[in-house]
Amino acid sequence: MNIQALLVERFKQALTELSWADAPVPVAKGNRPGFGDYQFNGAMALAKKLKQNPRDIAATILDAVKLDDVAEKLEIAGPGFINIHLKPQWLATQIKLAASNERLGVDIQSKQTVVVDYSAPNLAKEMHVGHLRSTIIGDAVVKCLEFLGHEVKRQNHMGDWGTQFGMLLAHLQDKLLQNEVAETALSDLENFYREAKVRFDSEEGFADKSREYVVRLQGGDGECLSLWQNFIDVSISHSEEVYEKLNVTLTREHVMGESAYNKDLANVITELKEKGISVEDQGAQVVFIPELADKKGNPAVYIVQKSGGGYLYATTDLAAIRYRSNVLNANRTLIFTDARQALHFKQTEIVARKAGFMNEQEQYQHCPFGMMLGKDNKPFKTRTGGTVKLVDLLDEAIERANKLVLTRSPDIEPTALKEMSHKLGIGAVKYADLSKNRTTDYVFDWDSMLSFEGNTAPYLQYAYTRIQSIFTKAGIAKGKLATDNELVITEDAEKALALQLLQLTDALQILAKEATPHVLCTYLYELASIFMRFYEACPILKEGVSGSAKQSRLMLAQHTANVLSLGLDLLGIETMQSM
RNA sequence: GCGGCGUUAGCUCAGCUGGAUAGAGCAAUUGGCUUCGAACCAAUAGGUCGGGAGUUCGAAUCUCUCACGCCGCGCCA
Repeated sequence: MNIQALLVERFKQALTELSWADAPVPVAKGNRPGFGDYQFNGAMALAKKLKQNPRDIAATILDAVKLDDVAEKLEIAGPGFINIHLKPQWLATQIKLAASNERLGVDIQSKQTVVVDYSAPNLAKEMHVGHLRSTIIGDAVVKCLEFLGHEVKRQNHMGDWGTQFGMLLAHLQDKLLQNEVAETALSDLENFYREAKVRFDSEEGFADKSREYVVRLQGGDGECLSLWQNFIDVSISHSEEVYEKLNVTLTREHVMGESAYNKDLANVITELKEKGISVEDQGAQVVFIPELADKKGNPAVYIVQKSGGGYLYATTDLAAIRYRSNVLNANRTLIFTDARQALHFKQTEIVARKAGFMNEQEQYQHCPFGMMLGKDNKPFKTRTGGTVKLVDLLDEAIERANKLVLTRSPDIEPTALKEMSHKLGIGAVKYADLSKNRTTDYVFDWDSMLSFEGNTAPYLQYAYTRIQSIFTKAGIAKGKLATDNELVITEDAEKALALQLLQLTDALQILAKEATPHVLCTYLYELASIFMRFYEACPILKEGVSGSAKQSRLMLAQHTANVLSLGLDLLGIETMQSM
């Protein structure tokens, strides 16, 4: 159910009957109390075009539009707005339909195969805060797309290849020769990397040995490959631990690292050469891109093969496009990386399209995000200026939540405390990020995300548990409320809640199109606020509430809980029965 | 130099298919618990939507320009 789409459809019909079929159909949500739940704003522009009085045009449209079933009142206001007041009973009917539907009334979209490339940590090191945004924003978008009926192919484009591995493998080899177990040696990747780097910089012969390992690795040497595989396996399991802690759906099976494309890189170059797209320049293979030329006409340069014959990430990304198009049959690809790579992906798309590496109608959508800043508006770092390990950040969130829970309920059971701290802490970190516009930098601030007030995860989690307690109090088991009772809407607060509940589809559709989870966050926050207002104004279990009002309000409450639960689940945030 | 992104309340952020009086939260002030959960609600105060120009009946939203900030621009990813 999408109210706005329905209204657009009805107005389009009316405009067509009036032979204004090509006129735009601007239907917007009402922005002011008393000015309708929705408004049609097309009369003014049409009047301008036809050189007529806008209020007359509005009156004509109002006569032609068929909304008797959904609207109780249509009125012309101001210069020619048509304000639409929806029928409470129609809203009630829609709520009942949605409440008795396992998808909560959200329609399935026409199915696409969507490749989503996200998280993509570098396996040479541990995941740090820089990977947080890609991981959780990507995962929220993935879950939303799946809910809307799409076939999603998660692709974790991990950094598992490159010259740095020579040094790491040489160091690992030495450790294994000293009878250390790989898992133990690699238990702290940061330390391991640092040790290897120190040896590389200062130890006689180690740098040469490292370079030799790179050559052997690239040459497919069996011993080196198994050493590499060993390293990668351990490193991936580190990432898996973080994913699990983060409540993110990525697993080992979604790993499609850079190395997976190695065998295709030469083919990519060959094809680019054959098609005359890349040319040799200063010893390297480059693609000149006139579309991105500067004002003097100098084309942008995109290097696909180094002068020494080596490949770059551009080559790998082109190979990935071929794989996703040809093997995964992608209709659409979403890539979540930081905004600094915007130019690279723009160029990659242009080159890939010229080379025919993807179908013309295939969508290729780079979804950039801004940096995570500290409270001082500088990149988020440790006190000493180092990068913050993601596990440390998450553990701190859980620890802070733990303290907070203890101050509020000192007598809580240890197991409950542990569970709650985890859900609150992780939820707070994720929501603080997800609720902000993806594209800009954002300020990471423990105090505001864990103050648990305002637009935060705990507020939403609280709203959910508060509803659960209504049902506990009413003696109704979870999900056991009958949905075939009559639903009557009389109070303003009831109507406002019903309307908000029916706008879930809009939020999800925008999220799916723009890959912007903050739209869903805003929706859920507004829903929770509207519910709190409703609950304040409309008693449910108190003395003197009529049977029908009680049943109706319980149904609204139940559906609110279901929508909150679904929405939070799509964002990867857990709920609880009490808190 | 060229290009991308950004600049909205003291702070953190929404709003940008052009629509009526620009919204939240935090912080500030005030009111509401002999409990349907106060991690809540209600109210007050807080704005040259970076500056300027243009398009338009109408601009935070579109165009141009300037300022400031961040980022990127041939062999890192």
